[in-house]
Amino acid sequence: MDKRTAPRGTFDILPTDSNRWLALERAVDELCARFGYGEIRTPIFESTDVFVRTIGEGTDIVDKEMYTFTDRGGRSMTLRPEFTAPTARAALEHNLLQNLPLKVYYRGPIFRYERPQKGRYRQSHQWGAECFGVAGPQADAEIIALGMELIRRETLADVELGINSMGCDVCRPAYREAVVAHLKDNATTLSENSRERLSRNPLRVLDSKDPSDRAVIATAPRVDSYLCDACREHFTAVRALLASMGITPTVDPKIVRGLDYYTRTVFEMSAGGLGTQNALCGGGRYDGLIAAMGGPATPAVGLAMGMERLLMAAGPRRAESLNGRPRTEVAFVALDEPSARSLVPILHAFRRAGISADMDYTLRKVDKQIRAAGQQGARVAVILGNDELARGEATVQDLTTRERQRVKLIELEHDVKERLAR
RNA sequence: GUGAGCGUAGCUCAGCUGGUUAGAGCGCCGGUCUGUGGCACCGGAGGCCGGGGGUUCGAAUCACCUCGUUCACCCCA
Repeated sequence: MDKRTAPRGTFDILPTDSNRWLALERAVDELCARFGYGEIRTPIFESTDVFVRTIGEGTDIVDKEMYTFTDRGGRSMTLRPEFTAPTARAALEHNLLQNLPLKVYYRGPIFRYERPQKGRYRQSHQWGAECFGVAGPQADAEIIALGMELIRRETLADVELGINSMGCDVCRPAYREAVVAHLKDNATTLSENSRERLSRNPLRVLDSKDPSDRAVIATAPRVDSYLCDACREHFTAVRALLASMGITPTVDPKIVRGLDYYTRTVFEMSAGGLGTQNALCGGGRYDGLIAAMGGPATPAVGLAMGMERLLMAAGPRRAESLNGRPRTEVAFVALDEPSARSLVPILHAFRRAGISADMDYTLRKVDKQIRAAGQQGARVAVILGNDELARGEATVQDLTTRERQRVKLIELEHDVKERLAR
């Protein structure tokens, strides 16, 4: 077929659906503001190394999922596959970290070159929040609470919150070594994939769903027995704070997260009904990232949530059946060309007065026009034909009661406003 | 990147083991009602049957290739 289609793994959001997106975006804006986070907008593409250096080689994102291209100046650029690295880059570039704590949120499209399936696209949308400069567990708890609250407001689905601690620079190396040793002892039973990962990113083997891997993982050393006192205390405190807000996470040692920059707290929120891609939200603490990017040592926590998946988990909302057009309060109906001409300035005056009003310029039959007006949720129709025009009047019909009345054009706006106020 | 299922009107789908001009429901447009809505009845527009070459007298239908899509693996939002 020669018909043009949206690129693979992308989709159009049509007027019939965009209402839901708009509502979700407003909810995100409103909730983040309530939690004290200000919006940050970064470019949709960055220098490739912004992602490679932060997300880390050996991760799927960097190794095979990035939309990378060379610009006309010969620079390597990449469409953002996530928001944390660009946000950190922007914070550093504009010296935002001199005034801590810094709390920012974002929303928008991200790009990953993957085979599409349920809940996974090449262009998808995320919102998320980052809190820089707070080492204490309150920040972890706040970020998690923010995510849970947004989900609670938007969906009725049961959401599971899994949480884990990955330790810090002090304790993670020992744990990592123990894991590597264990995996090497069992290397023969590991999947090919995991064996390869053993040298590059061993902790992620713990995440594997491969059955034979699972057996090895089950007997692997657990993080909690390797955490240093500070990390242990932090982890306990985060959970206690969550509990005080009525949030009870499940401790899940399998959560290690795919990206290199996480330290201490990592978490995931998942929901049913999403197929196998059931992660709604993921995040954690990344105390080392800013320093690794050349900035001042700055603790940070963040989360990212997939908006498509959130909408999926929320299920279909009641259809507004307005054909994807915004609700019109007042419909202007012209019966002929002269009437239409006289209605234009009146329509404009209504709009300037803050009333959503529309007119069917096709001048089709009255009954069709009125029917369409009703479908768009109009409460009042203002009808004008040569009869009315000659007398300087309009017929005003209340579309709920069907009652009709002649009104002087001079009093029209006042009359209609009164009707709408009822 | 791998595997499986599916591609017929705007949407949801019929079209049996290949047989002339391709169907329904919903939606859309129009009429019955020279100027007044949601009902009813009648009519109409809209399809390179995803694309390509094959087999055949003949393909929407069969085999192959390709593209797209869906789901799963991998991994993640």
